[in-house]
Amino acid sequence: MKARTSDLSCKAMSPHRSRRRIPDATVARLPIYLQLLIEQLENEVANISSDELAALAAVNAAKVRKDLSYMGSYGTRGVGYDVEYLVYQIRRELGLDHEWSVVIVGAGHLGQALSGYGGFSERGYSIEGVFDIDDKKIDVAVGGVRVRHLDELPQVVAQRSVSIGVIATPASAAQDAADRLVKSGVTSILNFAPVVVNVPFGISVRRVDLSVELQIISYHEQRRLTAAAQLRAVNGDGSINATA
Amino acid sequence: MKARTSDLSCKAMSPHRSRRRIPDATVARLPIYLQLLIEQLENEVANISSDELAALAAVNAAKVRKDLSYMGSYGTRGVGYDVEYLVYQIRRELGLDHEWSVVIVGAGHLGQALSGYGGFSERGYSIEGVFDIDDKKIDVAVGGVRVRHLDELPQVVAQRSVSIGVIATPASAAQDAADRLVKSGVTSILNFAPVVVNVPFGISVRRVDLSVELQIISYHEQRRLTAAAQLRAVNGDGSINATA
DNA sequence: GCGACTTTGTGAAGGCGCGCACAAGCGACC
DNA sequence: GGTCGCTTGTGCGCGCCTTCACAAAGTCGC
Ligand SMILES: NC(=O)c1ccc[n+]([C@@H]2O[C@H](COP(=O)([O-])OP(=O)(O)OC[C@H]3O[C@@H](n4cnc5c(N)ncnc54)[C@H](O)[C@@H]3O)[C@@H](O)[C@H]2O)c1
Ligand SMILES: NC(=O)c1ccc[n+]([C@@H]2O[C@H](COP(=O)([O-])OP(=O)(O)OC[C@H]3O[C@@H](n4cnc5c(N)ncnc54)[C@H](O)[C@@H]3O)[C@@H](O)[C@H]2O)c1
Repeated sequence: MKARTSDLSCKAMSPHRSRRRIPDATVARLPIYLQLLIEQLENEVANISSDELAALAAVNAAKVRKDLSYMGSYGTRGVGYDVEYLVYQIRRELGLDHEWSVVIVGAGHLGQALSGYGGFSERGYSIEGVFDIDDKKIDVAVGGVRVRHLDELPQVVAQRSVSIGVIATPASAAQDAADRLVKSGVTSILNFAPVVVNVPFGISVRRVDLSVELQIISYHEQRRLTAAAQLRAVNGDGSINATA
Repeated sequence: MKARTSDLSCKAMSPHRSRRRIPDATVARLPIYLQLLIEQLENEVANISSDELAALAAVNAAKVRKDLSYMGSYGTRGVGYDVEYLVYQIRRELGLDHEWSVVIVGAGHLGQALSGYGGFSERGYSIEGVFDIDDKKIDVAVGGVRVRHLDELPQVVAQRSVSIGVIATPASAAQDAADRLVKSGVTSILNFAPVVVNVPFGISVRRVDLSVELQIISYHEQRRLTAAAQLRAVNGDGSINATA
């Protein structure tokens, strides 16, 4: 169950620094817009219409406008949106106007790939520590970060005021990792292990399960195949009609 | 735009081998149920109620029953569901009753982690090839698979009848990778690069962007912080009330 | 300054998914 | 064989999300 902050109080907030609730679906798209807008900025595009941004993100233009309108009305009718200002606004709304400290638990294949990934620091996430229990992994530097023993977790979380923890341990150790993260003071968790972890109320967990993604794909792939088989049966035979 | 097979024809299909459309939200949960049910099987639990499964998956029990009912009615009232039969049914529905061949494009950190990951073969996915363009990476074995040059992609896809491709290249090369995958005959793509790739109609793409996940987390984290700040302002000061 | 054109912001409608609540069905026990 | 208790399967209302459509509001050219 995703923790959802109960916010009856936030209906009519102060006009500036808007704090109305943004729908989950919109929050999931804002980072994509942000990415595209930053690319536009690099190409020295100063202005963009909802139609253009929609084409880049492969979504409906009205959806783009409604998404952006949740942050306030920053567009100019007849012209479009100022890219730089939009980038600023989305950044602020997503909380990217300051750095976030992150710790990773589990220094295996995935943990190492994550800790060495440049895309995180680019976006304002600072990996403050990578932790493991296997002595063979400890003190080895991966991706510019020295692996520490898990026992040092509480200390690092407290010192660096870490609020986000990533679980990259085997499934069997994920619940333990979550418990330790929570006890250390982390309030949000990104879990890559294929298990459901239980956390106290108020702590939020996002699960990213790559096997699940593949299984969703194969469901659709299988439907495609059976649909094609049925078509063949109807048409007598013949080629599967190409990507129209 | 997610490719959605137009299926007006499938409303009243043959009674056995049900092929009605399953809602996307349900398809995304079935792999999680499957995982949990397999664990139950390992613990020699032969029967399970929707309540129990719901607790394990941290979802509503009615949702579980409705999800399962899309595959047909396989439960026994007053008793629950036969775990083994349920595993069989979900497997069949997701297309996991046979192996799926997968290729990975990009043998960097992520590509190597993925190709060595045991969880995929456990679930019936067979990595048929890992491809790169960097000569330094080619012919090196990663995770039991030898890295091949990208030019060999069409050949491998055709020979092994690969239908699923994974993109683990830098963002700048992702569109090229997608084009090559499609041209080789792959019909579904799992994209880890933080870009929107364009594909012909009929090809489906799922994007997994870890940075986006972190940004969704930090949005909620930031709301939590400002909410706490407002509370402090109201209460005069004092501790942020703990996870109730 | 005015008209034509462009693009935003949003009201309203439709669709989808969630969860309640309950009838229907099954087993167990007497 | 009947009753009782338990669990499934699902109809229904509700709320969220998407999309259409259009008035409002701005720019540009003259
Ligand atoms: N490798 C992938 O591509 C991939 C893909 C999808 C999902 N996953 C999931 O990600 C997780 C990690 O995968 P991986 O391939 O990196 O595994 P791995 O075995 O390479 O690494 C796991 C690491 O966790 C450490 N560890 C074990 N118990 C621990 C504990 N209690 N506390 C802290 N650290 C502990 C181990 O020492 C090891 O270094 C797994 O749950 C896996 O299912 C991985
Ligand atoms: N490493 C991570 O943890 C992580 C996390 C999130 C997202 N990603 C994304 O995943 C992708 C891969 O990340 P990475 O860390 O493995 O990068 P990487 O630089 O380690 O590896 C990229 C690999 O792709 C190869 N490559 C480059 N151009 C290619 C082409 N045209 N065709 C085939 N191969 C090509 C390179 O030779 C290299 O081996 C990136 O898009 C990245 O943004 C990675």
